[in-house]
Amino acid sequence: MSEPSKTKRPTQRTIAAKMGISVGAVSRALANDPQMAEETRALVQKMAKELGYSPDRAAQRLRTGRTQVINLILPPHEEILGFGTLLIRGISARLENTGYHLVVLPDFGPDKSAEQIQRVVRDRLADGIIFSRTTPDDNRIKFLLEADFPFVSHGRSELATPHPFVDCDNYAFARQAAETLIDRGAKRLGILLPPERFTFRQHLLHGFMTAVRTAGVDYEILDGISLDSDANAISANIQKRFAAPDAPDGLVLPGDVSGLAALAAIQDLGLVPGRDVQLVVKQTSGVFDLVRPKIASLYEDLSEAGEKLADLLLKRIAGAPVSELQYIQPIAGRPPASDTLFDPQLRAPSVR
Amino acid sequence: MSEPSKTKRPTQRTIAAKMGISVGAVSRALANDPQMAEETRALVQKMAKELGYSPDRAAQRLRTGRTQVINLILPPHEEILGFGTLLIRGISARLENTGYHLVVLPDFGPDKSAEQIQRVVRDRLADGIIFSRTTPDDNRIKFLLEADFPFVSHGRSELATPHPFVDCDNYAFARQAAETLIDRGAKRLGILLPPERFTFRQHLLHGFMTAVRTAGVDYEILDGISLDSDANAISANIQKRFAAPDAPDGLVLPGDVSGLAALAAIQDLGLVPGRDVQLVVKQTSGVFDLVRPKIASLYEDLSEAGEKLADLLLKRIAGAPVSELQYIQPIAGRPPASDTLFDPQLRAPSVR
DNA sequence: ATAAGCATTTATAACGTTAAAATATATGGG
DNA sequence: CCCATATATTTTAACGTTATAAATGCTTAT
Repeated sequence: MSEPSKTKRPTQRTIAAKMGISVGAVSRALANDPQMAEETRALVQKMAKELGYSPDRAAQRLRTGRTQVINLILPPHEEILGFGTLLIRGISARLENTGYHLVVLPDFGPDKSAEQIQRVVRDRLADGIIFSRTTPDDNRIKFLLEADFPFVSHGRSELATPHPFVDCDNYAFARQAAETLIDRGAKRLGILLPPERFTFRQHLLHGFMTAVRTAGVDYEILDGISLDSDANAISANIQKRFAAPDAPDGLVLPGDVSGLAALAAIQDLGLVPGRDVQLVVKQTSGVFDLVRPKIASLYEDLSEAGEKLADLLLKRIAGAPVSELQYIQPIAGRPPASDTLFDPQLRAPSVR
Repeated sequence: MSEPSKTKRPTQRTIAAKMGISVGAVSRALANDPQMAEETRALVQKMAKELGYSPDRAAQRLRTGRTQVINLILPPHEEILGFGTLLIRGISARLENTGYHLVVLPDFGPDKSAEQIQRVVRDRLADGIIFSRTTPDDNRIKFLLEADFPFVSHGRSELATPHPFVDCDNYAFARQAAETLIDRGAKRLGILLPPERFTFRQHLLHGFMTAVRTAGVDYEILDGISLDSDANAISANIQKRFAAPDAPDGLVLPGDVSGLAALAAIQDLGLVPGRDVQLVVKQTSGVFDLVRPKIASLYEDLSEAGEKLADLLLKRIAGAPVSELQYIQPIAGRPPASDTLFDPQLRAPSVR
């Protein structure tokens, strides 16, 4: 039983003993309770820093009921392209130095996801929840509103009660995309939409239809596939469509994967993108800057979305009114500034 | 003070009271302590299920010191293509139903990352750690070994003390890739490598050199860029290289982004991939199945890597010897079976 | 001088769990 | 019939924190 080096980590008791005051006093001093003499507070805080004290999360949590945890329900959607990572990065960035931790829960389908949320609320597993793939009549949102549990959804619902959300301006995207196609001379536009149940399907459709109706061009909604379909299914479907008469000469593709799949399909048919068919994609990743031929694209900045989601959630937890907690993110024409990389040798040319 | 509906969640005390036994008995019955009468155990467990009891994590953690948390240090690397997501998905899948939660910590550079790990160990923020971007002399590994704290690294070190890891067989990849290029008639091979400090650079180089030496062909290591370089930097560098004399006619590209960047560069030069230059990439995402012209590719299954990482970590926490906790993941020729999607309407053709 | 008032601090209890020690009950041997 | 030995359960204490009530000391007004 010789554990000489294992200096056990300091607690409030350690500080209290060292200073000859009570544990309660330490607790309040650290909490900056104005009831406490300014001097004592400073002294305790100094000592705490000296000893490298950090509060025990478990004890705090047990006592106060606050978990200091934010839950992210990670969408199951197999976006080939780092959907999750970017969002997570954004959330983490905002959570940095707040004392909050990000716990990722995988989402195994809509029903399972609801269950999980109930567990989180019931067992107080977190102080707030972030999730995506929102539907107009989202059960999760209804449940969370009812339970008065802090959350921010990525995407809007259409419930009567307003709720906090961050959503990309899909209306603007679809409209701009369609207008771009029309400008380039397309006579019959096609659009690929998300599955019926998602709210943003309506937004996309609305934006698309606005542009189409204004210009008076033909249009169609790609049938038999959705944004969630497997890439191969999308490719196959599009190939089939373009082999049939009256194929569109302009496509709106609101996702990286579907964009790639469509592009591949068109190329495989021997058609020339930009001549035979125009494409506009919504990308979150920057792939289309690296794919040839170059395709018109608009950006959804998921990293910023993540930051915003976390930001609004923290504000919600702090008690801000819902009216201040709704954010529609503008679509960007250019990619967000790329993240810092960690290859200093290459970044800063060696001086030697 | 009327909170009629808010049935507070049941604790062991609730169960104990209801059954007329002591709290301690409940605790041990739930833990399936063989000291406890079989009958009591069954009864308690039944009652617990009936009441919907679930243990308070904070209390357990405070009492036992076990956090039931796994930390993932999320690499800062701006892989455009879902590095993080796939890994996270794999880890989550393995952690499902184990009672462990996954907490994601962003990594803001190598030094910061070491700090974070120290905090985790010192403040017992988790029961185990997973991280990547391993170096031969990795300080984090040295520290964790020293502290005897459970971890699994993604990638190997070259330390004398063996440690748990999951690593992709980069030697095999580079060798197979180079051999493929040689088979296709390439006379001068180029390879893009990760920054010097990473262990897997050596593995890639070794595999590459083995193939090159055996075949006796020319080779070069792309200079001035690394796998971590910005996509634009890679494109620019490769364009410059191919404008100069004795350019390679075969390239090994061990990453999705670099593969795309190289492909774009070559196409922008007016060269024809597959005729003027052969490429073999290592992809983690499946993008290259959707990019034209088709490029030879090998797969690294990050989702499986994540599962394996979590699996080994759990075993390590349970006390398994290190010798059983090292896994070199074979490179795959075909993409891993794609994940389940959640668009049932499209998956199972409607019966109506 | 005494009581009331205020500022500061301490003491107590509790959050829900579990590990260890103590107790009660039953079983078997002498 | 009593002691020893299992077996099953209860009691006690603690993990580190914080909210509340109680106590202390000190000033000020009466």
